[in-house]
Formats: sequence, structure tokens, C-alpha cells
Amino acid sequence: MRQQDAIIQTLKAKGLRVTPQRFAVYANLLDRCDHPTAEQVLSDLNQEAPTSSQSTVYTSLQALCEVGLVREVLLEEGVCRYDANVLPHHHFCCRCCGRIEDIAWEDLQGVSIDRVRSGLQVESYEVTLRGCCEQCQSANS
Amino acid sequence: MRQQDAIIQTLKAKGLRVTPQRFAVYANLLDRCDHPTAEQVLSDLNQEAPTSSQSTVYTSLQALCEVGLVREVLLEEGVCRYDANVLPHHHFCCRCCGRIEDIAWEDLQGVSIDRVRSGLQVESYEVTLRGCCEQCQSANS
DNA sequence: TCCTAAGTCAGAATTATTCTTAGTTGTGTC
DNA sequence: GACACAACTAAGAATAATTCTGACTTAGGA
Repeated sequence: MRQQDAIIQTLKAKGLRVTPQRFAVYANLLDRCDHPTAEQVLSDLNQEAPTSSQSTVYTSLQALCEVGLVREVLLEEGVCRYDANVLPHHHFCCRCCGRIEDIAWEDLQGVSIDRVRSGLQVESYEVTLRGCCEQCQSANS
Repeated sequence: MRQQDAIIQTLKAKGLRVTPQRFAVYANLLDRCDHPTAEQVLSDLNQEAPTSSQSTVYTSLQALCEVGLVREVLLEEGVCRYDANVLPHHHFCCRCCGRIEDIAWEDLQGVSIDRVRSGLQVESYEVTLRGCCEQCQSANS
């Protein structure tokens, strides 16, 4: 209950109308720690009962992105994934299974952008690690 | 001429057949320092005379990727860009115009992955800087 | 309660990419 | 050089992700 109210307040604070569909999309994203595609959110929401149409999920995700509650993550070809963790953080992407995991900002410190040529005004950065996750390591051995 | 021979040798060394179309795709990528989309390569090649079909450009790019002569760069929604610079390096992506620029590997040293949890086997990483390029800075002011 | 802008829907349209099938060509072998 | 065959290419159909369209609905302020 508390959680739901918090979501409603957050949406309102960003000037978004609170509709059942939009609520469901955002709640779903907050609830899961993977980085689902629009398609995955859609099917997840409609699993038990039809909740939202495809285009609604797309526009909801876009609206949430625009106000900064959600961000797009581009780590894989062709599809766009979404992440409700908008605090700065990095990503680990498994080469084998495609799984994506958040890496805490503090776990990768030491990136110094001093030497980047001065013409470029750097506002943010993020690191993408690639490699092999535990499951795939044991599966391959 | 030397350049052309070098390209031919490189392709052969990777076990790829040297065809006019594949040669043209790779030469085009090497020649430009931006990171074109498949679409851009296609229209560039066919600007003066029809050289390659759409699907040939796609399969050529894929073949070049597979042997490691070219890599995909995913910095922008929806489209896949290609980069003939396969030495490790980072990217700067302009928030305003979308321009992408290579950042030399040495210019961003000091990323230490020690603190990443040990279950993840990190094989490579790259940093994406986001911000505003010179042109856009002066355009906005 | 009423109004209206914002949101939603179903399905069509668009866009990037891949597949299919048939024809073409480079290359090792004779 | 001729042959065979696998790799390559073309044109267009197919697919998949996303966006658009136009009519309908609804949240939330007056």
C-alpha cells in the first residue's frame, strides 16, 4: 500500500497523470531488477488479464523516460531495455546469456576524464562491462 | 593503391573472400571517422553508381563483425552503428546532435574493476561519455 | 458535476534488419 | 585454362520493434 502511494506521488510530482496502465508499467519496472524490453513489460502486465495495449506500454515508457523516472539502456542489438534505477550506475552485460546486471557507482571509481580533449563538455558517463556471468561460467565448464 | 592492397590482405587473412561489394563496405568504413549506420554506408556506396544492394551491405557488415574487423556500436536507440576502429577505445556521444567521437583508450585510464563482485568474470569494458560537443555548445550559446 | 487536455486502444504504417531463392563468382584442383 | 563447389550477391518478401492514426475514454481541475 505504502509502495503504491509512493508511486502515485512520484508520477504526480513529475506532472504525469496517474492512470492504471501507466501505474502498472512503472510499478512493474520498479519491481523487477532485470532490465526488461518493452515487449517483456507488455507480456508481463497482460499475463493474467489484459491490462494495457502495446502502444500504451510504448507511450508510457516514453513518458516515464521523458520525465526521468526510467531510462533506456542500450546494450544489445535491436532492442531497447528499460531501467527504473535512474541513479548513476554502470552495467555488466553477459556475453553468453545477455543478462544485464547493475554495478553500483562506487564499485567502479577512478574514471578520470581530465585527459579528454577540452572541446568536449562531458556531462555524464557510464561504464559497460562485458564478460561472463556465474551461470554461464559453470554451464560452459 | 597501398591502402587497397592492405585492405585486400586484411580481408584474406580473415578468411573472407574479397568481393567488390565487401571491399567497398570495409574501405568506406575505414575511410570515415564517424560511425555510420548500415543505411548510411549503403547510400554512400551507391551515391555515384549502384554498387551494392541493401542486403549485401548488411551481410557484409555482419561478416566483417564476425571476424572482428569491424564492431557494432550501440549508443542510440533503434539503429546499429559500425566502427572500423577495433582497438579498445571509448566513445563520446553528443546529447544534442548525436555525433559520436572516439576517445583514445589512454585518455580515460584508471578504471579499476577490483570491487566488482567476484562472481562476474569481466572480459572487457568501455566507457560512454555523454555531453555536448563544440558545435552544439556554440550553437546553444 | 462538467470540461477538456491527456491518455488509451486497435490496428495500420513505418523502419531497421533478416530471410529466401535463385543466380553469380572466386579459388583450389586437375 | 576448365571444372566444381562453396561462398557471395541481388531483389524482394518476411519479420520484429516501434510509432502513428483517429476515435474513444478518463483523470483531475474549475
